[in-house]
Amino acid sequence: MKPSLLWLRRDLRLADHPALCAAVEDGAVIPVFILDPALLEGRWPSPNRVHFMLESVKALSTQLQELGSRLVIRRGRPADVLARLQAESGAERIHYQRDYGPYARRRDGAVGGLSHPGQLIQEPEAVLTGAGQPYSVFTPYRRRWEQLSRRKVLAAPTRLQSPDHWPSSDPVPPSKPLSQLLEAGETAARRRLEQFAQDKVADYASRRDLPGCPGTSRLSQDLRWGLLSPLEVAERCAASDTYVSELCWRDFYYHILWHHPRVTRQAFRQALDQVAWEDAGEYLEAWKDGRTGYPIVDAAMRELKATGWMHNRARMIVASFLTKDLLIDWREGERHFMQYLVDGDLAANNGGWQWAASTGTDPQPYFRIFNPVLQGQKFDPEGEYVREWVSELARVPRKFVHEPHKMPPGLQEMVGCRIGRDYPAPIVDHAQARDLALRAFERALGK
DNA sequence: TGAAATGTTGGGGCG
DNA sequence: ACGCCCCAACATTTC
Repeated sequence: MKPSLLWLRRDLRLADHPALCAAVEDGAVIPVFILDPALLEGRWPSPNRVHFMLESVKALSTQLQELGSRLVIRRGRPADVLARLQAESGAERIHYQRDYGPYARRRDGAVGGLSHPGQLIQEPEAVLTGAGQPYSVFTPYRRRWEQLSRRKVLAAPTRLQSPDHWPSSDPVPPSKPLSQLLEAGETAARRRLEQFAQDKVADYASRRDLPGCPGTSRLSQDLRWGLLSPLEVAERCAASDTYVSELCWRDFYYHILWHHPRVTRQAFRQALDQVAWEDAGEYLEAWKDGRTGYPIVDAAMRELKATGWMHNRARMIVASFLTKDLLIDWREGERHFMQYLVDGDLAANNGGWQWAASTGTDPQPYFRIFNPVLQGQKFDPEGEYVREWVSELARVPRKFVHEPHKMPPGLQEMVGCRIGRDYPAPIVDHAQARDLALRAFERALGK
């Protein structure tokens, strides 16, 4: 009997995996992972994501061996690699989990094969208005999304049937991350899911916005790499509407990307591609390095480099700061995030950046500009987050921790934080920058 | 899933 | 006691 190929990409798990279950039903299965140079060295290169992915591939390979199977690893163009594997093994069918970005659509179109759900809770074709059109505003989208029925969560198979002959496998190449990452692989991800669902989901709504608190799910990289199925996560965490809403945002941005692939290059609201962004110079570097003189911004940017992850509230704050205070093109921020984020995902990252830049789907008015000092005082009232990541500010009292440049000189001396030497003065004045941003957006909109 | 500016109200100090 | 001013607290409007 002919085996079928199970082409694994960003679905590095066994639980709730429709493509895997379909392949198992077919008979013998050859699981394949392809090292695709177009992804490894393409538009969004990232040592952090490559490392996390390869570690997850190794973990999956071990899991498959425990089920009496293997993972075949090959490097090359997916269409070529799969055609060769079909010729070598006599496999006919190729099963994989559907993917939604422009490159993935071209790649999968060239391969043919059978696509299965699993990356999203709802497919783009399922969430449409009464007139059969895709939504472009989140709130009505979510209302519809909630009403829809869902497929059943699938158990992990207990055994995989092997082919008569195993095709050869390339070794997993060495990789080195830029940051200190969480443990990869499905087992570690499920541990995180259990911890969140048992201990943290009840307080999610009240704690998720505090970057100094471990109140978020910390599952973003697991959803990004398909170590967890979002459907299973949603059912496990159904007690929190707020968290389910975040998963809905995730579906929403994938659907936007599917229906409007041009957002990877252009503003969703096209008039806002006329904003006269500043040239990305020294200010962009200061933002990336976390030396803007705004503690909450700097803490977040340093957290990103150190861990390959950033708290969601902090992502909004630094994105508002880059696009509104520095008036730098959101695409520069998008690229920097994609370089470091272990959960970096085209759909969610692009959606988030366009939201923050006010160029995106939601009717976020362009004049909604975060004040980094107020955001810090509101969401990091004790300054714990700031002190964790900006050690220069460790001894600055609470009153000044989000505006250390307002410390009197004597106090600066006393706490060992002299502004301009130990920690920078603000690189722009927020009130002035806000005015400039408002005018730049007004001009783009012809007002 | 803002923030600043402006308007309104009400209590208290004070002439 | 009364009117005036100040200002905090809150609401509304504007960017």
